[in-house]
Amino acid sequence: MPKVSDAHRDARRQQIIDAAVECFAREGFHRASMHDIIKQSRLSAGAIYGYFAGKDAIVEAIAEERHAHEAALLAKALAHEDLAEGLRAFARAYVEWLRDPRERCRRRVTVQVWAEALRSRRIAGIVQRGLAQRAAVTKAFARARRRGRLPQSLTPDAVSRFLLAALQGFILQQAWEPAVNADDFLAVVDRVIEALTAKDSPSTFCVHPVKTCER
Amino acid sequence: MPKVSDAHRDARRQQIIDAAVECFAREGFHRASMHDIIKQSRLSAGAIYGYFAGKDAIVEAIAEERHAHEAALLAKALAHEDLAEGLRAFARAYVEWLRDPRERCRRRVTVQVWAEALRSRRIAGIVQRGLAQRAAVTKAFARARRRGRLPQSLTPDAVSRFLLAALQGFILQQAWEPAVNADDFLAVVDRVIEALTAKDSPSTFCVHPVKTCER
Amino acid sequence: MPKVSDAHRDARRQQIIDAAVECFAREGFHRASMHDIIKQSRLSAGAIYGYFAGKDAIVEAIAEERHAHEAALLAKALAHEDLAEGLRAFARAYVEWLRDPRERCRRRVTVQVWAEALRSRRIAGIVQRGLAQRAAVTKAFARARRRGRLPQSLTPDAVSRFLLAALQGFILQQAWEPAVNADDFLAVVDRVIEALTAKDSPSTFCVHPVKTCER
Amino acid sequence: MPKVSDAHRDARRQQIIDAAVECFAREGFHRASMHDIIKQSRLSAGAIYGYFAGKDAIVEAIAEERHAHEAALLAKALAHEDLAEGLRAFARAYVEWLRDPRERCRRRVTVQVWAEALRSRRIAGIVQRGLAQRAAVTKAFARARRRGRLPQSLTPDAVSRFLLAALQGFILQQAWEPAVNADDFLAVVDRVIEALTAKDSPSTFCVHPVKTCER
DNA sequence: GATGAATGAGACTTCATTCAT
DNA sequence: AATGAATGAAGTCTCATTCAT
Repeated sequence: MPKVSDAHRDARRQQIIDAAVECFAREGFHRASMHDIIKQSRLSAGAIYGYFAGKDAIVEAIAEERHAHEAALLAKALAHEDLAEGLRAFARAYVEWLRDPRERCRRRVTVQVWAEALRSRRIAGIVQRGLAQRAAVTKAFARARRRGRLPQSLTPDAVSRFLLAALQGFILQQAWEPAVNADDFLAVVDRVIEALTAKDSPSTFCVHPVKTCER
Repeated sequence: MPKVSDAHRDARRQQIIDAAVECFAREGFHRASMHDIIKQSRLSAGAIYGYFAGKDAIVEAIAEERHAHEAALLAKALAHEDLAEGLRAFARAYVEWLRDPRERCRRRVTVQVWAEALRSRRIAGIVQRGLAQRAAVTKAFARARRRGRLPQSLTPDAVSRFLLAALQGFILQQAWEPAVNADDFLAVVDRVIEALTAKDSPSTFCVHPVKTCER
Repeated sequence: MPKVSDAHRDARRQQIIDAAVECFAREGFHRASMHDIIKQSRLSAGAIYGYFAGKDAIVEAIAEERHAHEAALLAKALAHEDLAEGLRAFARAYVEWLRDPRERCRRRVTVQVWAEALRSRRIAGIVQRGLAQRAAVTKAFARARRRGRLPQSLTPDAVSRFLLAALQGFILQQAWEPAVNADDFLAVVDRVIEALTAKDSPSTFCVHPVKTCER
Repeated sequence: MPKVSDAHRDARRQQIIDAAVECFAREGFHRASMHDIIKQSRLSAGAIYGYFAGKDAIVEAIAEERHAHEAALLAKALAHEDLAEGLRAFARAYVEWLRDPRERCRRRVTVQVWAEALRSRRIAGIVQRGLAQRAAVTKAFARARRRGRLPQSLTPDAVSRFLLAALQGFILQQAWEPAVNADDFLAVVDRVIEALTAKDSPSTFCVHPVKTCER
């Protein structure tokens, strides 16, 4: 019979996660000590261990949170009728999210989660599940290709991978240099999405479009 | 064993770096202990500290090595007459480099260097110097734009940033999933470079599509 | 074991200090390892670092303890109406204190604190504050001199310095040779104090011996 | 068949000792590393170990050097016809020696040798041999007492011990505070030696000389 | 349920000394 | 005889986690 309500438990949990994000962003996952998180969260050591099995469990929770948010954004994007439109909307929403000052910290933690995914099976799993969402985009591109809206020379998988890579690289750059101009970046993203999904790309089968026209 | 040759010193240094890369790739920078590196390098603790001031200094050296290599690749790319051609060559060389099985480890360490750059001024500095090389690409795009080879709606800075981001994201994905198909990815990169630098963009974003066709 | 009482904390602190004194006396400050102190105190490494910032902080605490005790002894001495009487009482109390078998260890540590004062600003500070108490004795001698109870040829500062030096030298000798006869030493101290504060010094150094005798 | 002359060996030895004194004075015996001494002496590690068995052997040599010098000073003092005169001369010569700026370092090392004597049998032995020279002074005081030149209430041993203690304490104070006025201190020493060796000390058998006179 | 003092394995690093050259 | 690179034991301290209160 829990003395506290579930709402109270969730609030405490969030309090810990928020404190951890702050600490991880400031010092890095490994440099930040549980003691730091304890102080930042204004809870006690024992209390935290009542909510999380350990330090790793906290990063995992942070990774999960991120994963959930991304999934939601992507689901909205794929609901769009037009693929290009949907992707542009996704990129826009994603970057908008990153712009939120409260997410500044989280962005830095994301990069660390990426690094941790290389050594922790659990975190790797969470990240993999995040990446798996790309499959939906790949499928959409495959459909588009069948409709002649994607050059035959490109595989749907590589295209979705490329777009995801660009977004991930942008997160990285923003983590290092928070002042980076997101609008200019989005303009390029738009242009690229457009180029990749153009109906009759004159360059699909032709490396030198100008020459081609001249003939 | 007094006053060994510079070559011997360099070899030892490399021996340590290689051992560290192996360990960092396997366990992560923070999980890998100096003891691990000592064992892996088949040297003694004291010997290592004769070459590096500490664990941090080793990652810094690894970051520097990478930075030097990237700079060399980029310099070659920019020497090309044609920007698009040069960039494609760069992407190809870069990905080729990553493909080298001996670089598999290094790739994983790169991701960790990125994370460390968020907390170590020194490493941040090295990464920043690496990023600064992008300026050369930006300049090249600016020149291209003046010659009408880049849509006016895109800033040269954002374009070079976008391409870098895509490569960085690809490194990340490769670190997580070594089997990723690099050729398919390169095809997309080629297509995007082409689209961004095409003289006559058929896109609706292109200011004079009709004129172009009329030629 | 949360929020223990202050008394408990003080007891733990003392427990650590006592263990350290034992170890430092036995092996010397630098030869005694934290591991030794940990074993001797029957606490854990972490526990000790919860009370002291490090090994240096422990010596500092020991030095402070000594300083506090000396200050108390001296304050009592200076409360005496008669300076000579007070000093004799001080010397007696001081030597009595040293005689305490429980202080045998501490005496040895004192010598090491003196040596450490030459390299640690912190310890030098504590020792300096201890030495500064001599000023009170110097003042008392200055008053005595104005009343003709100290040869004009001697400066009050040098006289108090001399007496302190003799006591310090005695501590040193006792540290090396615990069996040294303290009573005989005290007899000499008494005689010297008397000679230095005698109203009518028969010495050739005394400026007005005849006058005095004429009274 | 040594390649180098004995004079060369002695010079090298002294070079090492001088370097060690400098390092020990600056950092303390334990904080100073062999590396420091190697750099300071401008020799190589191997070279130093050709002259000394180890770090301890160097301190021992330093202690021996000091011991030899003190023995010489004391021998001169005891050659004096008059004990008091001889002691004063000794104190003067001793303090003069300390005043030598080149000895500033050595003074600091002396204090450390005292501390080391508490843990090293070898160093303790050297220090003990130094202290044993006091026996000659004690004997001289015993002779003086038989001639009525020392109060019967004082033991010759305690008197010589007291004077030595005062000198040792002075060395300590000078080590902490190099600017201390040595002349004023010597005046007190003179006065005390005089008082202790006065022919007919009126206070020998009387604790309260003033009262006594008043009767 | 909450607290935070205590634990102790293990981290990084130093340094006296050796010995191949 | 001299060099100094190499050794590796041992040092100090941290920190994730537990559990008596």
